[in-house]
Amino acid sequence: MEKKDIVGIKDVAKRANVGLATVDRVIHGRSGVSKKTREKVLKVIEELNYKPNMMASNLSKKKTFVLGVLLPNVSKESSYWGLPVKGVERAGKELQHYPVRIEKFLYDQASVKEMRKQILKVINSKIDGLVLTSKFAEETEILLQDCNEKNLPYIFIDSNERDEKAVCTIQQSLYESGQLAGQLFNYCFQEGNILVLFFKNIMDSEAGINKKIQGLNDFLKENDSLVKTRKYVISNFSQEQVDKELNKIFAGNENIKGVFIPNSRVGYMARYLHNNAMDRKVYLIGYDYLTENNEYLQKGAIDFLISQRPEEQGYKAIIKLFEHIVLKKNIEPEIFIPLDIITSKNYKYYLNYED
Amino acid sequence: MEKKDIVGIKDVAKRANVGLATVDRVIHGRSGVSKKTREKVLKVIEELNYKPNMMASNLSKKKTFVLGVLLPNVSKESSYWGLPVKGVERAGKELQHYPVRIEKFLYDQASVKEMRKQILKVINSKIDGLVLTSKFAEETEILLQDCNEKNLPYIFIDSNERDEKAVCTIQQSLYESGQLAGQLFNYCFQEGNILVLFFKNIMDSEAGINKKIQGLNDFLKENDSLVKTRKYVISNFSQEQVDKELNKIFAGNENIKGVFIPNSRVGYMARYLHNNAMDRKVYLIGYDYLTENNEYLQKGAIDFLISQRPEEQGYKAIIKLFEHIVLKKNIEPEIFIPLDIITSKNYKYYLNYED
DNA sequence: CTGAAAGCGCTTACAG
DNA sequence: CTGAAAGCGCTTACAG
Repeated sequence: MEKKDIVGIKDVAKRANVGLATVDRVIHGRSGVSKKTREKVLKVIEELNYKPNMMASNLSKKKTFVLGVLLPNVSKESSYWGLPVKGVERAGKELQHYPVRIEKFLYDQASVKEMRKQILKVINSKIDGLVLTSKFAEETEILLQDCNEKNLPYIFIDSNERDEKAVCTIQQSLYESGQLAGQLFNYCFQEGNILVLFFKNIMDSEAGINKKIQGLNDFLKENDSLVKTRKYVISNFSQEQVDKELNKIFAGNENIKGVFIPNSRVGYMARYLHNNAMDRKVYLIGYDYLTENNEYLQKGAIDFLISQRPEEQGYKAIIKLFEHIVLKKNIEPEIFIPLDIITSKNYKYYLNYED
Repeated sequence: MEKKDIVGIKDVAKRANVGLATVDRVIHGRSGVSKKTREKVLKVIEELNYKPNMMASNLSKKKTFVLGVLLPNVSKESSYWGLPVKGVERAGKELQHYPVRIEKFLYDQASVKEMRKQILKVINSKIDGLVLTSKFAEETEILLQDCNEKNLPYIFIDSNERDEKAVCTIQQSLYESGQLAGQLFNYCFQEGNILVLFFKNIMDSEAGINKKIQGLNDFLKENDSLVKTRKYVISNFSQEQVDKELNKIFAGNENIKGVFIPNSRVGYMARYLHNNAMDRKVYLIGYDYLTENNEYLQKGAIDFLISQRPEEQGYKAIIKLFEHIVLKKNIEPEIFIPLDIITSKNYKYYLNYED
């Protein structure tokens, strides 16, 4: 009964008085059709409101699409990047019935050399689309130029700026996440100091971090808070070294009521707070529910984590790339990831939550 | 190249020395196959690790599955139920390339009569699966019994208890959401009283609400808080009547520092707080980012909303029912929705966020 | 520039 | 109880 309602390529062909192959050529914008025929077919498609059936299309298609993934690996300092990769894998599993395959190019965040090697591998591979993160600006330029020349679609995750040529940018509002941190601190205390601690890796860009800090400062200003912030950068990643620096900082600053870690390396601070008895409650806010952070969230050393949903970012990037390439769907150019607030009382539902 | 790796029904048929139709019968457990043949085919399927191709299956299938949805409608008191229905529609749109159709049976929460009418309609319809909410326990019994007799799969959303026979139960931990509210209050103030206000409709069950309140009380107790709670039930839904009752309550209770609304009807309280100047900050926590709640969240009358992700619950219910019926996937029996904490600084990313 | 035909993997009458 | 054949809507060589 509903059969008659659904118009297929056959109906279009009949009405336009052409063969199936010609309709197919027009639909996919392939060459080898006279202008006149193309227009006729296009008109009929319009009239009949023809919509291609992707199930049939994929079934008959021989090609299996390859989606490339260029991302950092899990590192000793942070398990963060394991999560987007997990999301990528989950998406891959979900798409197993489709003609797609995922090819991963992972690199150690600490090694620029290895990263360059992976970039070259991507350039020389025959992928149909790419997922990457924009964290390492300079080195990516050449890759992006290559993508644009080859007309290769790509999607950013964990991005902090828009790229007009990307299919889509998956990001979180950094400024507003800073504002949110400010609001949460403001519920906890109304005077004193907030220590802002940036654990900086070689490849970390400071621009994004500063947007978060700006958000925090602006919130305090807008709300006439008496609380002041003070920023420090720490680039030595051994806990002993961190402890030493923190001892100095805390010795000099009598009234630290809160600590804001603008990335996911909250663990260093949490360990410090947990191991060094303070004479007052120090509120700690940072990012992401990584394994190492969860422990201290439960122990009460971390009060709030703002989640960047890393797993979901990886998952979504693949799904969107797939929809763009295989299903030819329209993709919204910017996807903003919600700013989840995680505490010891709700973290468990974010851990293995998969949409 | 990969073609050879993928085993299809044809490979199974050849190896088992039977026809395609027979393999098909075995795969779907249909009758008309001798025990011996069935076993032989099953063995080959095992050996070859055959996995059916759902794209092909759906393409050749004539039947279009009908997914029934029995849910409350938006009402004057609350726009809550508009959101699950929106989620249902979003899922429907996403599944438009599949042989599924959604049939909605919506009822007014205020009218038991109308609800019964819709239940009867469901019973007499020829649907292939059902999404419903368990809010109205007694009246549903007969419907569920009918489903079980007909072997009709169903999924609950917004549920507060497990049903062994349901394909899946989508829910939020009520107890822990109460705990979370307690934790948030505890960051804001450490002494005084919390007013717990239950705006109760005819069809609302009090059991779920009490679990939330229990969670709140337990949190305070476990943390040796000096804060006490006091519960009131309000069943008259006009703002004037509510205001009158609140005037009485606030006149009698000198030290109310916080108000907890254990459902999404936070608007009444927010309007009261917004229109009646208080001599101190009164922290307000409730549920869900409905249009009417957002306004007061932004105005600062509501501090925290715990989201039950109503849109996502509707969406997910349809997707899971679809996966169960059409793709024959295994569905996890319990899906716990995360306890999102929403403030004026992050609400906007939850508004139109669709996974 | 164009179309008839075979095929993607599965399902569904139909005939035995 | 069993199997050959047609068909789901689209794509892809191939021949003209």
